[in-house]
Amino acid sequence: MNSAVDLRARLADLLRAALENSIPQAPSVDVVLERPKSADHGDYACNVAMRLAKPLKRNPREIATGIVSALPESEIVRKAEVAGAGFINLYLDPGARQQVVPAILDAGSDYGRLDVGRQEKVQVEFVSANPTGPLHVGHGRGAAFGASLANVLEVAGYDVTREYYVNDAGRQMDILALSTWLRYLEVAGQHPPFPENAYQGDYVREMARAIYQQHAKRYVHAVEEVYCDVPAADVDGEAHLDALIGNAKDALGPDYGYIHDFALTEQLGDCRNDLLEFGVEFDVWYSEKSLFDAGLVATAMEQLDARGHLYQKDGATWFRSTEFGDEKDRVVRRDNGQYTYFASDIAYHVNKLERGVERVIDVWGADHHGYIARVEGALGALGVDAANLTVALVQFAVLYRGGKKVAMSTRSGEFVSLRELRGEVGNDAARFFYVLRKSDQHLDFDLDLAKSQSNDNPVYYIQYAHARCSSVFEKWGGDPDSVGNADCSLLVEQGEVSCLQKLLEFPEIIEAAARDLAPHLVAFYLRELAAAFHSYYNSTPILTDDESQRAARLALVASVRQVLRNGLALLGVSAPDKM
RNA sequence: GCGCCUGUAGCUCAGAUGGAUAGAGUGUCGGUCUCCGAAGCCGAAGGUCGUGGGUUCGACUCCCGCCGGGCGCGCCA
Repeated sequence: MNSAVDLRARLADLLRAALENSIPQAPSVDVVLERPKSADHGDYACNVAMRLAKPLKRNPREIATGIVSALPESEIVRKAEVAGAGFINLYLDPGARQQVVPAILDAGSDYGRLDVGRQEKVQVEFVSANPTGPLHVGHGRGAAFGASLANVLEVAGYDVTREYYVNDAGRQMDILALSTWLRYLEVAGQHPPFPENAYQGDYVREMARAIYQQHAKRYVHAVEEVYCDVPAADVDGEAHLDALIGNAKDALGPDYGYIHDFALTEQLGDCRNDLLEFGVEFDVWYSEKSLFDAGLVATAMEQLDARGHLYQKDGATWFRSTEFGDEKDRVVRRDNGQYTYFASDIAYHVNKLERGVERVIDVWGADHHGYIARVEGALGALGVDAANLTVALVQFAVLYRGGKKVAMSTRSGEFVSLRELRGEVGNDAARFFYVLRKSDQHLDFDLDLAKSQSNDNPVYYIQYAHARCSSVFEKWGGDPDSVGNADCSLLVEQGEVSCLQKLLEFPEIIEAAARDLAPHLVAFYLRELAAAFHSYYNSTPILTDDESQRAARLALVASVRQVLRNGLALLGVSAPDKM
């Protein structure tokens, strides 16, 4: 990005120079500029004098005065003054602020692009829902957050890979395959009891019908065979399922793989389409099964064992995670010989970091927080630096309907799907709504409210500002590209200054959002920019008769529109020219 | 019981490395379209920042205790 408009960095440089000149012996301290809440305190304020007061044992106002008088002459500073307990308030030269307009018009969709990431390779893994059914609204939050975060990181200068971890190897997939097969038997005219804890959703029936349509009775087996030696469901539901799965595998033989893969392909494809429609795309769909096929799980376990971190107990294999701060040791291999999810997850994380990624960000639901310690512990045990792993926890999106909490469970089939939500409130509103609060804040998603208030959704306020900008240009009828040469020194109205100030802030917001993994900052920023524009629009005519004034104002409008567009793009929200 | 998150205006939420008079939306009330889009704008009312201590020039922010809410603590994923 054009450093000429990075005024904050330039001001900080000036202050550092002044500090160096006025107090050469000062201890090194960060010179940070903040935006004062009140406009009476200038455009930027610095508290470095107050921070130095203690180590230097000097009056902060006295230090500040010294810095201000040593401030190098600069075209971007109109005034610098000492205020309050020792703040240094800086007032921008109007010309410096006006510079942002040509800078934005010049950079276009690249305005806001930074280099703070230095092209460091970052992988963001998100959603990663089991492909055992449609995505629900909880996944939607992870999807919206992860996608927006990845966009923010990318624009901040990171080399981002978006990854979806496909749990295609576990028991849940077997349960789905079993569920599909049982429904298939129903379609084929049989009446096997359908376990309560199998997947109940209608989509299972649909898959069953599709299989029956293609293959007729090829996979039919007698109910007695299916339920041979199966323990009662009401005694141990899980054992009941496991026995059924075992029988299904025995009965179907190689055909079991067909059912399994059919269900997997079907659900994963559905998931992918759903996300695609939601504006969420992935670079890598990483298969858990491939970890096993490549022997990576076994290798990771061998390495843990060789380093003395595994032991046997009760027929199972345990990882001594307590040595790494976990509350208790964890099983990596069950007494039936099956690896746990944890085992493949260890291999997966080792693999991620070995793929040349410098930093891994996992976006997880908050209910997985207890999982962090053991994964980090396992990485540490294998000599992999867990500091390269950041887990961004996204709190629950709790759904309300009719003022009551909606129970969500994929297995019971009682959930509101992401697709359903998108259909009700629209993709734009859904994407925006999801990132409108910080990730560690619980999200109360009131469906009735989201539906009934869809016209009041804050996203429309921002899109409306964008449409207004476009409409001004349409009304004007001139060539939008021609405003680039406008004389921006004419932008001196209060509303214009507020807009300029907000436009200048955009790169700062990107930087903060990337640093804090907080895409919600972008959403809040866009609201403020839209507000500044709406206010300006109502106070000042843009299409005036004065040609140069009109050109300057149009240039400002074009800049606002560009930044709204850039910001909305980060959040995956469209920027319509008409509404 | 232990761990993570959380408590800010009637409601939903922002408050970056501790900074100046704690902000926005929504709701309520009052203004505002012979004029570029009223899905807008302008104004008013609305607060013991859960609570009690501590740290210091200064605490919504950091530390400790307590109270309330959510989640987790499986040979499930």
